Amino acid sequence: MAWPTAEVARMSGVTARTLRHYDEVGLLPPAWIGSNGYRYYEERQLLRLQQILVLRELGVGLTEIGRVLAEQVDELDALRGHRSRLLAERDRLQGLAETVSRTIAELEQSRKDGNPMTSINRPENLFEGIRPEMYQDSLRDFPELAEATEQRVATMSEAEVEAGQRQRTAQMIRLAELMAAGRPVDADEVQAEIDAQYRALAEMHAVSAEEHRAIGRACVDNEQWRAAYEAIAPGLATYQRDAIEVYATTRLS
Amino acid sequence: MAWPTAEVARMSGVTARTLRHYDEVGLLPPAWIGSNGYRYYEERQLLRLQQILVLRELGVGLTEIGRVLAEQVDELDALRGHRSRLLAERDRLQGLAETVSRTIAELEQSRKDGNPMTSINRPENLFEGIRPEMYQDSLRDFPELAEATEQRVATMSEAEVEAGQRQRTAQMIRLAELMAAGRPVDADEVQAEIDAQYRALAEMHAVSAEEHRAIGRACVDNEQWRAAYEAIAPGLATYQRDAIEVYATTRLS
DNA sequence: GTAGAGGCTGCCGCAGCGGCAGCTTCAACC
DNA sequence: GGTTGAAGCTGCCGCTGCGGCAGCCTCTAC
Repeated sequence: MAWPTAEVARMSGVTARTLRHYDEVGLLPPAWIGSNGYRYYEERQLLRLQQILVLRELGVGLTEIGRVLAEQVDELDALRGHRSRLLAERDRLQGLAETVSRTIAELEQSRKDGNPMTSINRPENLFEGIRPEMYQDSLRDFPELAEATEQRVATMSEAEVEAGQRQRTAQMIRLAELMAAGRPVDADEVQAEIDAQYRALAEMHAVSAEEHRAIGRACVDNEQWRAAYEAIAPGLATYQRDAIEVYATTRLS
Repeated sequence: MAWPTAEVARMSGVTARTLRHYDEVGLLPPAWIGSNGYRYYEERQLLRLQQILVLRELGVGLTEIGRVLAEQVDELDALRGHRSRLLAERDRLQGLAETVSRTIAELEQSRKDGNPMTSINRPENLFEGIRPEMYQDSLRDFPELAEATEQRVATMSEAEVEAGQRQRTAQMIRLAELMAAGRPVDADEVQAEIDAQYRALAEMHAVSAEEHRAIGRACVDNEQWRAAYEAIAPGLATYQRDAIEVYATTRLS
C-alpha cells in the first residue's frame, strides 16, 4: 500500500509543501520515487511521520528530530519515550494554567481590596513553570551533591522534576514572607523551613554541618542563586544564609 | 517598583534580546525609558509579559498576540480565557498521547503475532488529535445542518469538540471493522451503528429520511468525505452510503 | 579610576515552512 | 485521442522570531 503526497497530507494534517520540505532536508524520504518524480509513502513512513509530528509538537527542531530518530533502535521504546514526554508537557501546561489561576486570584483579591497590587514584591511567581534549569547549573560548586541529585533526577519523570522546582520556589516564597514579617533568623518558623530544606537535601546525600554552611554561603556568593533570591525579595539571600548558619550551629553540632 | 531588562529576563526566563525585540515590534514597550536609553519595566508590564508568554506557548504569533491583548478590555477575563485555552491544549496533548499509546499497542500486538503490520488498513488514526477542521468544511453542502452544528459547536469547549471528532473517527473505524468482517449493510450491528450516528445528528437538527439519504450519498460524492472514508478502508464510503440507504428505508419511513 | 556587569543600537543569519511561477503528469470523460 | 482539472515536480523569494555578534556607553563599587 502506497500513498502519494496529497493523500498523506490529508491524513496527517500537514501540507504537501511540508512533506517536500522534509524530503529535501532528508528527514522523511518517501518509500520510493516514481519514474515521473512523484513521491510515494508507505506505512513505515507514516509511522515515522507520526513520530516527527509528535516531536515537533514538543518543540524539538527538525535536525534534532532527525538525530533522535536515527539513534533510536527500537521503535516501541522511542514511542514510549515520546508518550512520556507528551504527558510531561501536558503537566507543564497544567502547571502554567495553575500559575495563571494564581494570578487571577491575586488580581481578584486586589480588585476587591481596591488597591492595585497587594502582593509583597514577588513578581517571580508570575512565571512559575516557564523557567527551567537554574538549579542544576549552579550546583556544580558542590560536586558530590551535584552527582547525587543528578542520579536522583534521572530516576524521576519530568513532571516530578518540575514539581520539585515548584516546591523549592514555594519554600523560597514562604521564607520571603517570614522575612517580610520581620521574623529573626532564629525564629522557630524560620528554622522549621530550613529544617525542611535540610531534610530534602539529606535525603539525597549526607550533608555535614560544615557543608550545609557552605551551601548557605553560596546563596549569597553564587551569582545565580543570589540573583534568584534577591529577585523574590531584597535581602533574602543573606537572610537564608544566616538562617542556615544558625541551623547548622544549633541543630547539626 | 521598576526592574531593568536583565532582571525581568531572569524573572521571566526570556532573554534580554527577546525583551528588546518585543519593544521593537511594539508588543511590550517598557514602562519608561531612562535618559540613558535604559528600559525599565513595572508590574503592569510583567503581567502583560506573562500573558504574552502564555499565548506564545499556545503557538499564537506575536502580531496576533498584540491584537488579542489590545482588544481585551478586562484583564481578568483575558486571563480566564488564556487559562481555559491552556487547559484545552493540555487535553489535546493528552489525546495525542493516547493516539501514541494506541500505536504502541498495535505495534506490540503485531510484534507478538510476528506479522509486520496487522492493522486493517487504517493509517488515518495514527494522526488523531493532529488534524482539525475537515468536517466543518465539507458540511457546507447541507446549509441548515451546517448552521445547527456551528451553533452547537460554539457552546462547547475545545476539548469537547475534539472529543466529538475522536468519537466520529472511532465510529468510522468500528464500521470499517464490520465491513472487513464481511457483515452486509443490513446486518443488525451495522444498522445499530448507523442508528447511533443518526441520533447524534438528529439531536442537533431534525433530519428527514430523504435528507439522511442525501448525507449518505455525500459520503461517496463529496471529495473530502469520500477521501476520509477511503483512507480508513477502501470501499468504506459506499458501504456507509448503502447502510444509510437501508436505514432510511426500513426505519425512517 | 578602573573593573565588571549590564545597557544600547545596528546588522547578519538561521529554521521552517508558505506562496508563488512555470512546467509535467495522471485519470477520466467525451 | 483530445481536453480538462487535479495533483506533481522544481526552483526561488519572503516572512517570523529571535540568537549572536560588534562597537560603544553607563553604572555601581571598591
